[in-house]
Amino acid sequence: MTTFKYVVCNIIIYNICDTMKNNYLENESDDICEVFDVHDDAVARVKEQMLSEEEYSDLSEFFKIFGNPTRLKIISLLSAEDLCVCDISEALGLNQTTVSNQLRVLRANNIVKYQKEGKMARYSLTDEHIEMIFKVGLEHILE
Amino acid sequence: MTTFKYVVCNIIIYNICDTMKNNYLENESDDICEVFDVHDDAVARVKEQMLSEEEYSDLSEFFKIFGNPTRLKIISLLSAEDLCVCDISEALGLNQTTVSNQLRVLRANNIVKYQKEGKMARYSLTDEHIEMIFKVGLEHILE
DNA sequence: TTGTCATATCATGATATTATGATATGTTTT
DNA sequence: AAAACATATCATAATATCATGATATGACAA
Repeated sequence: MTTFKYVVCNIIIYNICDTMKNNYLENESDDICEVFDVHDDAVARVKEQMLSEEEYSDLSEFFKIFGNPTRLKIISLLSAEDLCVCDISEALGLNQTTVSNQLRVLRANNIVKYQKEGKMARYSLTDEHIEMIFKVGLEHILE
Repeated sequence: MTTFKYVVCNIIIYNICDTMKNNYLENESDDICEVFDVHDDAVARVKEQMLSEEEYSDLSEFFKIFGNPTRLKIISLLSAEDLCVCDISEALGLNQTTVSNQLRVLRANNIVKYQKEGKMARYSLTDEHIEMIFKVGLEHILE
């Protein structure tokens, strides 16, 4: 299982590094912005590689989820092990409604999944991207 | 330069994979939540590896930045090449105030840095974490 | 030193998000 | 079927965020 995680992680990384490599453009333009004459070449180049409006919107919706301490706590709990709603409320000292609502948000954004086991719901993270983003963010703020 | 990016990227990855490996805990508990008797063992285990309140708060502030399409667009432009404020407004079709305000937010959160060149300000991303998080998020939503 | 330009800051109304109380749903136990 | 329990949904008041107009700052050119 640990090995599996490793492999998945490395596949993701490979893709990222590759994209980073391909995207790298050497460029130096020294002209100055003027009212009807911005750095046209740079602007054109840079616009070309932009995503669609919808992709930016989806992506921001996705990241918005990480922008709340409660959800981040839930994510970090679930990165250690799968838990049910009442365990999460207990661990965080938050009432069940709050946790359940945030889990709904996390579910709607494909960040956690759950498995019903009788009256219980066992929640877990959907994939490695989630833990990954969490860790990279943590590395950044700890610098 | 490309090689440098590759190396930095791989160092980051190594750390992440390592943490992921160490954090992985094999655990199966099949008891059921009851009013005064949650999965105490799981709750205890999971609480132990939590971050501090401040870390969650900082981390969520950091991620909040990615949760807005305009800022995401700016980040994606700057991941291609360094740009000045007016180029960014031009490329995004947004007024200068909006871009400048968002750049202030990005600066305050250590996501972009800038270099004054006369009356111009040339903005760039602070480090590889930023591009990395962007890419992993994109991979996730494109799945 | 006056004008122009690039950028920054401030204030604000519109909109979105938060945690939570009240309540509903659905499952197990008796 | 009634009670107990785990979870989900709804409504809401408090708070935060967004884009932008108005305005300030600071650099360069005439």
